[in-house]
Amino acid sequence: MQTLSTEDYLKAIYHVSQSSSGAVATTSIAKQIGAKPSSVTDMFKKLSDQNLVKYQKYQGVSLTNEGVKTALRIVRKHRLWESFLVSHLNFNWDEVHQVAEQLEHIQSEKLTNELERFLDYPTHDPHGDPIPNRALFMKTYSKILLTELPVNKEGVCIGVKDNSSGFLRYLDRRQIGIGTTLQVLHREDFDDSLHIQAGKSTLMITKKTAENIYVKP
Amino acid sequence: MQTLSTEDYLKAIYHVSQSSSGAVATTSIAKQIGAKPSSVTDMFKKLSDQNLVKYQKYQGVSLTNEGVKTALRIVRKHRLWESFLVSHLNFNWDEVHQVAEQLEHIQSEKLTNELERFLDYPTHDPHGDPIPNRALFMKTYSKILLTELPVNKEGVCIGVKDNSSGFLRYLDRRQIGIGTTLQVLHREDFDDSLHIQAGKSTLMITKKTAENIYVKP
DNA sequence: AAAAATATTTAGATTAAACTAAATTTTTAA
DNA sequence: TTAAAAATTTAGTTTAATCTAAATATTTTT
Ligand SMILES: [Mn+2]
Ligand SMILES: [Mn+2]
Ligand SMILES: [Mn+2]
Ligand SMILES: [Mn+2]
Repeated sequence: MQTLSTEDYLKAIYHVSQSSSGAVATTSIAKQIGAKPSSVTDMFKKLSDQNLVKYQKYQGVSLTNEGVKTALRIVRKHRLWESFLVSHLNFNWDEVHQVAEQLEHIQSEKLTNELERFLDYPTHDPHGDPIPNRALFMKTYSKILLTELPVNKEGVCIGVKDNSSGFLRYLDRRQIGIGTTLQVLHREDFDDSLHIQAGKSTLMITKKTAENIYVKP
Repeated sequence: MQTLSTEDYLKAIYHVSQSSSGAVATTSIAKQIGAKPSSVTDMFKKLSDQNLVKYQKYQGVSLTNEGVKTALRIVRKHRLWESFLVSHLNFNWDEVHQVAEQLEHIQSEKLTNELERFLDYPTHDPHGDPIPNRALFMKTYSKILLTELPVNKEGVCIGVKDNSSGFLRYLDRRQIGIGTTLQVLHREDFDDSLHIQAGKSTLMITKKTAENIYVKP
């Protein structure tokens, strides 16, 4: 049984390892967790003792099979709770993260599984991220960044890369959300900004914004 | 903002002070929390520094106004979560305590208030205990122990004193629960056991059992 | 290939929350 | 009203999780 802190580290290692290849560096976790690198080194040793990560001095860590499973169990709970907060408790998608960060540590298999049933076995959370099922398997459908969508081809927004409250509220103001139909009308060569059709309105977004929106072509 | 541990102590002090008069003794909290008396003394000092309890060496503690409010906020969350687990997640009343013990520490006013709304402002938890509302006020209706119910007078079970899983499952087996109509048919002088009508069946219960069932006459 | 910059680890300290064992105070009972 | 029992506190340790500052290793740049 893990402590709250080890669970957060495992999850952070999992997330970083998903978005980059090779071993996970001390500093990257320090940034993610908001701790000093020396603290991260301590934790790497602790996780290594528990066989949850493979650790070589100065070479970073990688999750063992057991480590991945433990991380996925936390991710599963995190995303189920986020779904619950949005679908039943009137939370907006930019408000759920902080609370799910706490709820993901509640220890009760029955609670997790009943919550999943209550939500009718959701496959994706409010940010479009896949929810591992009871067997920790998750359905990941193919997606591309909005920057990669060919001009004039329609796509549907199915997720975001940046989950920050700032970005999510910005999308709210632009009326872009999961399910919104998107189409690139024109790509500006000068600054890579995009003229897009979002639902019924046309608007301009920067490259940086487009790089954080996933679409299904 | 409190830590998980200080919250559990405050709640324990609150509960003990409810069921007995005067200051709360070190040992009583040690038993409740499952810690050594020396640890309890340490915590009493810490809570006293934060002005959550009044503490005099060797004389026990009593909650300050602020301490009562903090305790009630935890109790509110605990009972709301218990209600949710039973009403929506198929938990039995004997299974909820351990999970609510964790959930009560989640910090989010919005979560608590939205949960309360979702449950339609329940006034009592699955064990018949009153749920403090947003203003921390709780409706306590008058209740008596089954031992005090006059022979042949009908009453309705509205709560239990002992919340242990063992006792609750025993009541399940006897088909006694919140809402069950109860009537004492005969009181045995020899051992104080009771012959009762519980819903549609008649059965015999000991004094010890009757002392842990609250009824509304 | 050395120097400089960056990343990582080590050493030592701190804080919260527990513990054990010993000392002290209060309560109960002879 | 003293002696014994029970309750409580103190003193000193332990463990998890963090930190700072200094030392060391790796990577990048000249
Ligand atoms: Mn977390
Ligand atoms: Mn999410
Ligand atoms: Mn608790
Ligand atoms: Mn209860």
